[in-house]
Amino acid sequence: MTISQPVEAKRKRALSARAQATRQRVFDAAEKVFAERGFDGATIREIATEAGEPVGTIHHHGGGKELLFQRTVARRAETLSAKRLEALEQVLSTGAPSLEDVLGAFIRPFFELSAESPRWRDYARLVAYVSVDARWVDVVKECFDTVVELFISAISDLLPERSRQQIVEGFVYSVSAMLALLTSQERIMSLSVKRQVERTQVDHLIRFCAAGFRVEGSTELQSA
Amino acid sequence: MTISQPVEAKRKRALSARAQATRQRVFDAAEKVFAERGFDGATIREIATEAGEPVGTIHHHGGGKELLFQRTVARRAETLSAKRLEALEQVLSTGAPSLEDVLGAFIRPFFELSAESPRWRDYARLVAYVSVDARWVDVVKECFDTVVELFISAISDLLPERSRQQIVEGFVYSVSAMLALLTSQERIMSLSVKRQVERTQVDHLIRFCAAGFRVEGSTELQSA
DNA sequence: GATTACCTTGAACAAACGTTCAATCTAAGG
DNA sequence: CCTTAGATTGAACGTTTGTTCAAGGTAATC
Repeated sequence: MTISQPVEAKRKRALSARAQATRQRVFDAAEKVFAERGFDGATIREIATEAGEPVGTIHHHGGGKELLFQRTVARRAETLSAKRLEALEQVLSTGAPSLEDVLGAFIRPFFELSAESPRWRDYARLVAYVSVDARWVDVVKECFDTVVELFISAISDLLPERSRQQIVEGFVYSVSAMLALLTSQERIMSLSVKRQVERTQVDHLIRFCAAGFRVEGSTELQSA
Repeated sequence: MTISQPVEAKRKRALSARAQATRQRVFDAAEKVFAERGFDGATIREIATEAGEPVGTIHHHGGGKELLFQRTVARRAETLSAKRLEALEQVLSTGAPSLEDVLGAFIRPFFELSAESPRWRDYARLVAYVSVDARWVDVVKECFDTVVELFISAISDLLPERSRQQIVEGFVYSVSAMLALLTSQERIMSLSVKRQVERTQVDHLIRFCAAGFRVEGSTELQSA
């Protein structure tokens, strides 16, 4: 039984301007609601209300709640990764980058974007949510692991005497500290000049993590 | 209008042995399910199945889903806080404790308890969940802030030149790094001899955080 | 042993959930 | 112009949700 004609792959029609605007409204709303309430706490209807669209539209553009969530996480990931990559390359091109430079190339872009738009603040909270829930490991891997691998390599080059596991551990600590600052500063510091304070905090965070990386990994920790 | 008789406060009857056992079964199940699925993802019925009790019992002992959650978080908090406090006092009594000693007094008890029982592992995941969700800040405060305040004081004494804000920031980073290790090690390290590896990891975590605290808080971060 | 307060049980309820679907509208391709 | 694939809309569906409640069981207290 030979198939006489190869099936012609259907070309997807491009989204019209209106449809594209609707889709953006849907994903912006999803981002906000998911960031506020988490995956299980969020409801399609609340997203629909936030977007000003009927419920059917959410499902149409999102492809169901779970897929909508994954797509919402993935949507901004590429922009963030590109900024991080650019910063890393610039720092590496200087010839002798410091540990602070490399960590800063990973950490600063997220804060810069968050300062630009409250939507990126929502996204930061969403990423924090995703990072704590074992159910989304694959999504996190898919979205961030390629770039993370490059940063781990760059840090390894600066600390050749450290094992990979130690580098990874330090990186995990650094990321969780970064997310803690991203998601809790508005809660902790409702006073003082925000922008300026945040810059100082980010500097401090980077120094904190760099110092942690630098401390020697001797076998035992002696008490005083 | 004088109230002739002061209302006699009703004395609550103590729980019978059977009722106490049921209550423990309920909270153990709630802990497990809440840790796995979060507040919104968990259902009373799944908790009931896990506990081997009818749904009505969960509500009776828990007082509704939200109160059950708060009580589940609070249940082990006192034990953990007591262990931390004991460790802190012992370390302070030596006269000249190191930063590692003080941080260790906060961090180690959680890992020791987690090594003893898988229920404490569940609890660690539950605390991580609670820490990331703005909705439970008050519960976290109520459960942990008294002891946290003492540790912040102890660290401040060791680093008198640091501002309170800097100490708090470093502490927040340390806690988030601790929770990251508590909740992700089983996922990251499925190989190697667990117990021994974890001891090394905890030592490394403490050294990482201590180094971060020690790094000087100068005004600007210069690039290479 | 009677009384009483609490515990246990599972059926029942209203509300809210994600999803489906048929009808209608929009606009790009021929 | 006509055709057609996709976008839009909101009502409707079947589940599952947290909670309630009345009945029956258990064990302290007098």
